[in-house]
Amino acid sequence: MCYDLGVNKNDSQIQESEVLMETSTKQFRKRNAILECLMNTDTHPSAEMVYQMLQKTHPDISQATVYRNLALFRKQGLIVSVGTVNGAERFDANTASHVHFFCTGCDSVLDLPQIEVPSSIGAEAEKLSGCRVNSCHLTMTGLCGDCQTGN
Amino acid sequence: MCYDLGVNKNDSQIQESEVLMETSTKQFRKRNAILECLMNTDTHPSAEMVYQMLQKTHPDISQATVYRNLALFRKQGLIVSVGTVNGAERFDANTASHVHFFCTGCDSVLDLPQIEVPSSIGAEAEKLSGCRVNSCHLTMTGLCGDCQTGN
DNA sequence: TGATAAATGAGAATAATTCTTATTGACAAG
DNA sequence: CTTGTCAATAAGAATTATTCTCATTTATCA
Repeated sequence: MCYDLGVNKNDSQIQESEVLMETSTKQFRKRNAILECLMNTDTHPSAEMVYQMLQKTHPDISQATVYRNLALFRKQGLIVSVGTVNGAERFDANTASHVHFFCTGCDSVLDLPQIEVPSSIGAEAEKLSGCRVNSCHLTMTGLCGDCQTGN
Repeated sequence: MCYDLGVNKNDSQIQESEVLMETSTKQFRKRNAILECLMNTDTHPSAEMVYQMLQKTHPDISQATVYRNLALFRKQGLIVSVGTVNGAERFDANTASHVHFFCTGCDSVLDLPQIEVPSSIGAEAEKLSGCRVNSCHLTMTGLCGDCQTGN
């Protein structure tokens, strides 16, 4: 039995696992499956969607593990959140800055890689506002092609 | 998660109340207090924050009424959601397109009215992607002035 | 092998939001 | 004034996404 001294168990778990992640890759784990799942899709899935997608290949994975590892990956900068759709956060393993489109018809999230946001806009905002800007993210909402034609 | 796509009681309530809103303003109601609260602040509050702010002047208001009316205002286009902070949606009664800054230090949401996004970017996206674009929203994250100096 | 620590599964707990139901309040008709 | 109707509300239950707890499994390394 040990007493909680204020250091949250989960936090220390996560910090130690970051070190482990860097030094050891011998064993493949469910963790890797979760990251690969995100890297092999462009659907910007939610945690629940990742869980469902993994059911086929890893039916013994638990939701908690999906949530836990998504939080870890985000802390490590391996993935980013692109926003929330109907209360569920959506993730992207493509961490390069790009524009996202949220379809209000089918709740899909699409990349718009063709659209460019001036890269100087963050520095401009810092100068004008005094804020330290770490990231910029442009999102658009509307109807995707399918939803315009009644699918 | 499942969404009710049928016509439920609340939907019809909301639709009828839209009509009522247009024709009747005799009686001041809690509904107006909620909208005014949002119009008189630049803090982009969550539903809970609106509820707390209204406690002083309307201690008999309920959380459900705040949520209900925020959903109504959004449907009517009187307010917009600017994003989610720690799981809670944040709202803005300034519906003119402008840039927002999310401080990861204090969870505040600030306007960056000085920054402009080219207004043509939505049309450009429509041409390139085939999506119908209804709105564009640029957000930045980082540390606000206060949080940089250790407050 | 055995000790130690990390990773996980299962399910409880939490927090934001939505729903249900009975009640209230406004207004119009009698 | 009283009553009927219907929108608006309060209170709290229900739902949903997410986080936490803890016992167990798995991996690492001496």
